Amino acid sequence: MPDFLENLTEDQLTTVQQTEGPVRVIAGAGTGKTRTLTSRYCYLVDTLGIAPKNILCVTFTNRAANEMKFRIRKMLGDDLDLGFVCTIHAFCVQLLKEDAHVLGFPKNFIVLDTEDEKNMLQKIFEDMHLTLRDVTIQRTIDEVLETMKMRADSYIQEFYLLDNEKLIESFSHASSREEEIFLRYIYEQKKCFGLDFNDLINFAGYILDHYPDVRDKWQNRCEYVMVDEFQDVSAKQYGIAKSLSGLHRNLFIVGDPDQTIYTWRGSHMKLFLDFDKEYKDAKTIVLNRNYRSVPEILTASDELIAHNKLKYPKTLVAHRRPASELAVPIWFTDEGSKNIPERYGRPVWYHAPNPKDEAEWVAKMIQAYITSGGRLSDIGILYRAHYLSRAIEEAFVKAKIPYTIYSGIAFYGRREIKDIVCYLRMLTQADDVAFRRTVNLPARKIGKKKLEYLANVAEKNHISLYDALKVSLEDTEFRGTGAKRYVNAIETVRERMEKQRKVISFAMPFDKDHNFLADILQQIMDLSGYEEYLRVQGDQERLDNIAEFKRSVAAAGEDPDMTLSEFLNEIALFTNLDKEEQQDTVKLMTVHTAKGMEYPMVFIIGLSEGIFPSRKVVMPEEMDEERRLMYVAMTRAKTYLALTDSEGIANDNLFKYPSRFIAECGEENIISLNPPDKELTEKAKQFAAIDEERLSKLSDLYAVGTRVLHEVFREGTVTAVDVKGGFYTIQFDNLPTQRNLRIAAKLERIE
DNA sequence: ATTTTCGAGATTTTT
DNA sequence: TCTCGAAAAT
Repeated sequence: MPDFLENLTEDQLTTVQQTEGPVRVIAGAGTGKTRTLTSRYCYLVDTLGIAPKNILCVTFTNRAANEMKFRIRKMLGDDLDLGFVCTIHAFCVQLLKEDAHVLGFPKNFIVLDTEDEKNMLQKIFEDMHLTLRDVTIQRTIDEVLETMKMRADSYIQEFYLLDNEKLIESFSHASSREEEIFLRYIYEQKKCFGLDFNDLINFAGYILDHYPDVRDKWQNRCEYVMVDEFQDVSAKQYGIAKSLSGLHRNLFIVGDPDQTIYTWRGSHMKLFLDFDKEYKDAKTIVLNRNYRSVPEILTASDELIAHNKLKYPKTLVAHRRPASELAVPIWFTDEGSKNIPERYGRPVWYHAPNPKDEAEWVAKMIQAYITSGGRLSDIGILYRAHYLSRAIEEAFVKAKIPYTIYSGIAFYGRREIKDIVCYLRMLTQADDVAFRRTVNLPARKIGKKKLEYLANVAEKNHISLYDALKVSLEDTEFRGTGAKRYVNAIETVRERMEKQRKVISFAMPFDKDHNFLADILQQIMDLSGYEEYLRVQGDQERLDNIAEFKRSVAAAGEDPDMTLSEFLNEIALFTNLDKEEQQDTVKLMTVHTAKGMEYPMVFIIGLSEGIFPSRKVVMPEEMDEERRLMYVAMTRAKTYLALTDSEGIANDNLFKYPSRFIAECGEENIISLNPPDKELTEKAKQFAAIDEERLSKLSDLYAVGTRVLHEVFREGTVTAVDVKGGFYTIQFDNLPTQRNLRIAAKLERIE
């Protein structure tokens, strides 16, 4: 038996590996969730001989999927094709690629990311003569779409399957401005066959629900379905899992209710907790032996999470020896405090006078840790929001500590990759999204006005923006612009592609020295002037990214059968090029990103009221979620854990106080290295107490998104809660406009 | 007149 | 880093 399964009893191991039918594993932090899934997977493949293509194993992030693959390959061999070990979104893309044609969707649809969405919306606002501000005053753009798509279960039928003419017509009788934005958004999506992240799930679910043939096919294929991080699964994703496992009924779910941190994306703990109600014959295993953290850290985090109202009762049992037995007390820089050995192991709290000092302290501690023989890659720095990393970065640059930012850079920094991909897309489908992105990059003097002009031409003739530009090239508007060069670049490369395709299809042996894809890429980068533009900007990091991208293109081009559009399909999913995992650097990331990771030494920074917990918390459930988030952050630490906060980011006096979460860990469980003065401590206590009282008063309220029943207006959805004003805004299903109702109104919750 | 550039101000969390 | 508005450049 592989030694990594020592955390399971014989019985549990048997259940984990061999049970047929529904199984739920409730596994706390650090108890070996991934290992559990891996062991089942390996058993299925190795012992039972199930083909990997018949096992669907969905995880939450690409990173988790990769780690899983890595572990499985280590057990079963490198060359194993692990078909469906992936994110639910990646799976849905696969499903849609094979079967979206039943909805009249082409195989080469585009996956729109947040940035694309934003661009499209901006365009829509222009069409509607709205400024961004008009809309965002009431709600952010994201929310408009999220709530629209979440509420409108039937939007696929109603809007997507509607023909374009009818859709355009519907703009004018939309019931609200949001509705109109939504309709126009759908229209834009249809024009370029773009699906956003919501759509991937919604469409896959829709097809499985409405097309029995397709459902049968996938049900047959999915002999075993496993879902990781189930506590973060939304109702719709659950629906897909249920549907896929409908025939063989081998649904195996793993999760930890205390780590639910994605309710804002539609997940709910209840789905996980009520699994045994949905499946009466479900087996439940509870794993509570923690292999990751020292008991001191577990004690503090357990005490913290105990403050939550909704909680699955379980306490983690520490497997590791106390940290106080460790030889090196790294937190203490002055001699005096080294003489209290029994306290060494506890998490520490450093209260700094300002963010700069906070960051410098972190840097100092890291240096001390390195001096005592630690490694940079042991260290993780966690924060609530991206912008908090700035102070740390500055301190690290000064102290010459190498670091890697996880999501921040990965998210924003792959902009140049997207630019290039859009250039490539101009060669295949020339959709409007790609056009808008590339046409003025590098600057070609084609700005807002000229785009508007093109949009008009396009609208009139029912053609794409790119075709509109081609038609209008000789117009006076485009004299003195780079439009010709742009069109030329694209057309030239297209022609060459055409020729090459012919050559390839007639040529017998494939010419190894001739990498089709790499050629195309190089040509478009040269002719469009994009590469030169980057070089002139002198941005080395971007050029490096491009170089990396070129390499992956060249690798894909090794396969002679790979066409450009197929390649584009492939990379839609793998935009975050994951590599250089084991670089020796300090890792910086948000707590959300940190989920599933572990580090010997963890710093949680920016622990001030208003930041963590976020100032945006209004409702009690939201505060619970913040606390779970803090819990996730703390349980990433194996041996050393430091909490830091600072005074002084003061545009709001909210920001001055140390987070209540520090106090909630229990005074005796935390060592305070530099406690704030009495006055501040007292004020912080008061502040937290007042806020807690406010929250407890609100605990009977309905959160945004709750479905409610009213005596007169019947069913509706809460769309906003104005706590200060004391009323709800509710969209009732049978009323055209929203209503404001007093909080005292008689409402009932419905499911 | 339009596009580009530059500086100030602001930021939840992600597939 | 990103976004927005205003000044500078075409």
